[in-house]
Amino acid sequence: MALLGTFDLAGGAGEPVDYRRVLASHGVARLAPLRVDVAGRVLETTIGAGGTVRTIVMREASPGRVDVEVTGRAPGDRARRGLLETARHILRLDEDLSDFYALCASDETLSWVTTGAGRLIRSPSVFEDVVKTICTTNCAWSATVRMADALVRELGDAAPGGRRAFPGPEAMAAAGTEFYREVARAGYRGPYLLTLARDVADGRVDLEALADPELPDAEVEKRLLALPGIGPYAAAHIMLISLGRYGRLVLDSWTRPTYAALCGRPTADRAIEHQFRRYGRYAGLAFWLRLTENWLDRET
DNA sequence: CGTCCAGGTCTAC
DNA sequence: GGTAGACCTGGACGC
Repeated sequence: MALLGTFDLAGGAGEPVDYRRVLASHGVARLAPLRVDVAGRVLETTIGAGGTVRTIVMREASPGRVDVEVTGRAPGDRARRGLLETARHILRLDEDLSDFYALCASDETLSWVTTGAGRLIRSPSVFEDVVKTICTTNCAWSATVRMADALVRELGDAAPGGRRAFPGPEAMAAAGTEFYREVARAGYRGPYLLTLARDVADGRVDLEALADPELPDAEVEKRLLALPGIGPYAAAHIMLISLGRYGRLVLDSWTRPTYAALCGRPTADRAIEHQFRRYGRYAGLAFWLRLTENWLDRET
């Protein structure tokens, strides 16, 4: 393992970052090839970087400082810069959440957020988060884990140390329908995943372009909904965890009852949206944080 | 053993 | 525009 570099834990405007809150930010951050150890303050993943594949380990070695280490021999300067950039991208460290924190500060149910929550881990590519989100739909979490594990194990490139990266669209497009049916056991999602991978690999669909801040949220949502297997839940989820577009609420069979338990009674979707309207473009993030406030407790 | 349903979506009315 | 049924899979239930 070679030390690539060290980050100060601070947001785009210098706002605080609670590393354990980042690691426990959402469930998809625990799918292969990512591994999180919240108590140990470690995030590990394997990424492809310009033809080479490396496992990177991001550890809060001392308060407010994250060491980034990499498996294998020390990379060259160019690869080193690329890996560090990807690490910052995954941790969303350049995002400025100070406007959001200002809104939270005057809300007694969310003022705790301002100590460094709200930064959601994202994958190196939008493609990876889109595929994983499709794997969360209409199935138990164990099935989502099984599908993601199979994709990485069977289709991902290996890094020094033996761990594998998430497969790119080309590798997923090259896998046969039998792989999705018999190995990933993706069921009816198999054709969705295969179609998506082919469209991205062939250039008919550009998912990475959705990160372009010039695109309006409505246009991004429209393009996501046009993808196979992506409906309102999945579009909102991808916009939240991958694209930093927090305006939509993720409403699904986990968030609805979780919010109902918080309120003591069920609330209609429209009413929930109304209750978070004051957060504007951060409404979805505010809702998500209300639901996950206790996620650090369950880690310890 | 059958039925239900889990971090939904698609198609057909 | 809104709603019913079908849909892969496999754990969790009730009988």
